[in-house]
Amino acid sequence: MNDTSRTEAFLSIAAVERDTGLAKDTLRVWERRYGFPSPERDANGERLYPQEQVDKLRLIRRLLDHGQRPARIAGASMDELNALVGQLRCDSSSDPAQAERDAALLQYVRLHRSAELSSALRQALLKQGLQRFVIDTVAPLAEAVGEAWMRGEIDVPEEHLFTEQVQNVLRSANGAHAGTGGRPRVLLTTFPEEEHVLGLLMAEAMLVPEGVACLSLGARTPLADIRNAAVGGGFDIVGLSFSMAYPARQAVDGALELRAMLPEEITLWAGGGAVRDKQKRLPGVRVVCGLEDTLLALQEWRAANAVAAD
Amino acid sequence: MNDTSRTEAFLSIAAVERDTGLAKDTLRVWERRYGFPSPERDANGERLYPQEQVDKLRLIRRLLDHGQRPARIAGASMDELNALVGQLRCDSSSDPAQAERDAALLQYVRLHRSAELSSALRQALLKQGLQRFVIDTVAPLAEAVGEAWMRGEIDVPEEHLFTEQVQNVLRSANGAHAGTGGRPRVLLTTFPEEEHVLGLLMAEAMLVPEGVACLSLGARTPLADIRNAAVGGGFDIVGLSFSMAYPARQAVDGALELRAMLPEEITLWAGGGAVRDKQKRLPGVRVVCGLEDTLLALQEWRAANAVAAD
DNA sequence: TCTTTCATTTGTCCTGGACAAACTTGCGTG
DNA sequence: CACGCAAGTTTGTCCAGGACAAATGAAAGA
Repeated sequence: MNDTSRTEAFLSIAAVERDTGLAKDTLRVWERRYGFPSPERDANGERLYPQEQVDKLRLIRRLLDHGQRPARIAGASMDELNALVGQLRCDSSSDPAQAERDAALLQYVRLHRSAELSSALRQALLKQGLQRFVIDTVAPLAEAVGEAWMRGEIDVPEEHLFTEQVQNVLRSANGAHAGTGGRPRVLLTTFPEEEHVLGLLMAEAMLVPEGVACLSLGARTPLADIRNAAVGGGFDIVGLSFSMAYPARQAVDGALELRAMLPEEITLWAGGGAVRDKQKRLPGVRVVCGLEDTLLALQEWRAANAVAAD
Repeated sequence: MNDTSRTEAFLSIAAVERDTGLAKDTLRVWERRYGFPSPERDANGERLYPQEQVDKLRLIRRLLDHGQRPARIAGASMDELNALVGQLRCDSSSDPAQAERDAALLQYVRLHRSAELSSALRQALLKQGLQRFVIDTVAPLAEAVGEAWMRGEIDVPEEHLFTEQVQNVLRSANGAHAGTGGRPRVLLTTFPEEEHVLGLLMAEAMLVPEGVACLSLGARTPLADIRNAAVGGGFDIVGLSFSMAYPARQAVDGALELRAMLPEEITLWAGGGAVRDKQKRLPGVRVVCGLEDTLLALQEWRAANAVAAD
């Protein structure tokens, strides 16, 4: 995007792991098996990944998350990959008026118009109310930002700026409601490797207006600590958020492990991209498919615990 | 089905990496060099860490963050480790009335009284105003939490809870001011390895009431991106925050590198524990020693740029 | 007292082999 | 035809043990 952004066009394997979410071991074994990626080496024989290969890896990662398999796409060209990505994006259709608004907001993100972005967000919040704001504005925008990021159309600062502004707005709104005594009591957090916090804030924003007593621990809480906090704090529900980038396998394993650690009377919810369609592999866990399903899950809990509540 | 979760107190190496933050490679090499940890093996020769060793690793991790070295403490017993933690408490004394208030707040953090903590914070904010609130309440409390964390008196969830509540309050307050056209324009962020965000929020809270146009990019922004954002966004000042845990050397080197990348007319500020007393090693960088010094630095800038401003 | 030089510590990276879980495919049965 | 089960492939993670550079601490010099 700018001239200096390509001065250092080589990344170490650790940096690539950070940027793509692919483990070092995975990167090495792909190189061995598929011949891709094929990084340069420095004087000491350590891998140096050119930026273009990292971009390709990001694309591949995205396709993997959508069910493709490595052997098929590891050797594919950039064009073939883009064609596959194009196929994936067709199914996300919505009404055109909304798409136009989203595009305007996305433009604010791109151009560093932080003030405009902020006030546009606050305005939308006032107009739509918290829950619809999250569903109709924040979530689509987050997805648009994620896609633009994957396609390399926006850079780190833009993504950070977006996250910060949304956090400001949502935290203000959530704090304003601040119900103390409601039921159920919900504990929200993510696993240690998951640092994305927007999913938690959106979930909180869905629940707080329903009179739920929500407590978010933020991101990166170790499993044992989640359990201790849930039991010690007398919570009814533990809610986990997984971004699309989170390895599905780890999400499932971790959720099951936590389920086994928690006492039976505490309900476990899991939501976010990584656990979509994973309900059948998660017995005992309520997979929350999208933000609106949060309300359904809440209804279910209240129906099941109606007698015990009073 | 669920009784096994108690007896099965063994974690895989991946799970231990999650819970302790120590990389798999590090865990293996410690075992080789220091004989600790010494996990069991399963039928396939894979490591199985007993829960007690994981707990010990967590403690060791904390000591490492405060400057201890692995060779010294890897072989130590649990008692010796606890003794070391006791020694490390840096005795910071202040006036007793305030210490009492801090203690009360800290108690809220400890006991999972999130609602009380939240309302006590908001009350203090209203009473003191944003700037004094940050200086007299948030900063001392953050330090107290850090020390309690070191001594093992509080755990991950408590620390997370504290951070979340403070974020909620500060973000609401900062957002309410939301000056658009003020000068100078300040860009706040941290380096990629620094994930602590409270320092940024506190700095923003100090600046915003002074009519400064503050934009925080949050944590973990790569160097090149900071430069691009600062230049592209027309900022006057870039502010960096380093927690006490950040390696001082890395902070100095990084700040100097960024200084070299930035055009001369953009001022660079660096604040936080890692750069305290490092002014002499940072020519061209204004080291901000503590929150109150932020106001002084701002005055300096305004004095130096008074002519150019209008 | 402060900087510079040298020795030690320590985290990360390397290779190449192994294996179990997950997925695919093909087959036989209700 | 639907469906479950067995055999075959794919794929991510783990292991050992060697290597090295960055970080740190100690010693020497200005």
